[in-house]
Amino acid sequence: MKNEDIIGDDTAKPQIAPMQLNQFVPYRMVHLASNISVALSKIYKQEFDITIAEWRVLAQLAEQQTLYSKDIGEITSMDKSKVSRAVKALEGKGYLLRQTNKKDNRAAYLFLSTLGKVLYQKIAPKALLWERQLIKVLESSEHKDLMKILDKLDKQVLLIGAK
Amino acid sequence: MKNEDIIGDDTAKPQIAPMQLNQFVPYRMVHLASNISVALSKIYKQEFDITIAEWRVLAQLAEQQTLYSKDIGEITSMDKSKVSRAVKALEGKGYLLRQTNKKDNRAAYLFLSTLGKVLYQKIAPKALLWERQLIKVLESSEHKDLMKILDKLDKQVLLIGAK
DNA sequence: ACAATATAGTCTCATATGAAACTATATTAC
DNA sequence: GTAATATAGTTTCATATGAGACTATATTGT
Repeated sequence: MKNEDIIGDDTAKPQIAPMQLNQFVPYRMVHLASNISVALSKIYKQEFDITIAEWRVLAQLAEQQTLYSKDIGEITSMDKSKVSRAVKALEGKGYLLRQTNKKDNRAAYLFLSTLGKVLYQKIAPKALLWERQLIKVLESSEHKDLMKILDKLDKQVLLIGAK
Repeated sequence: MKNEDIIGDDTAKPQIAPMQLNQFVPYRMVHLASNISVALSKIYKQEFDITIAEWRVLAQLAEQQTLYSKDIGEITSMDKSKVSRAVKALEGKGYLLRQTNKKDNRAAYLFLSTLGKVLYQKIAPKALLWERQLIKVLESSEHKDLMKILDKLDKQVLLIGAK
């Protein structure tokens, strides 16, 4: 369909429009992150049948050995419902174990089972490979710049976010 | 609670753990974007009672004058259900009008009502102010670097995403 | 012309989500 | 010690989501 067909030749839409949204950092970040998320979750879901939330819990536990659900929520910015569900799912699949803290019966510390560690060892290289393919379009200086910029923006969002 | 309480002193978790996830670009991007999204959507929701999806449609129409739902979906990477719902909501609130294309009765071109343009003129400055506060922690060279990096990563995700 | 295919947009359905209520336990104030 | 408050984690509930079915219309091939 040609633009001229929209209403009639006299009201055809402009061919060159100012694209302000494309210069708007929040939009650009959210848009890119969404595309990244969709692409990566395909690997997690199709190849390993876990969700992104589950992967985050798995990865945090692989890195930290043991954590409370509360810690994981704080580290990953996931709300406690989401963490609770991800933990339950991982436990159900045999990837994670929990043991009540005898000094505080409300809390249970979490850690990966052998199966969970094996899963992590299978997923992590795939995720890293995907990342490598993603960032290979960046100069190594750009990669460094990006990490620094992300650090700065992370802090600033926390600062102005609540406002 | 002290770490020593977790199991016993001999099994306390390591204090310094390797934080690989924090070096993982996809995780960092998604995490930051999520925080940005939550913060900004508060402005849209609390002050103007529109969702992010509605804001995106509004902004695209403000910039492009007239678009089909299909175009908006392609530009913003929103699926057609989401666009359909956002358009319906904006129409219901009187911010958007649609008119069937007489040359193709399946499609309707969309454009903002006067009320919609007024709303855009109210939201846009607030959004830009928020962005300014966000990016003021960046050097102007870093801002430029970021836009360039986002361009590159956008393209690369599209390229490797489907894989 | 007519059958087969493609497209724009809506709707349905199954799942995901977060806010807030809730349960159980722990801590603080008196 | 006990009442008031705080905390960890689960569940409920109302809403948001996207995949895909569906309707209506348009296009293509013969």
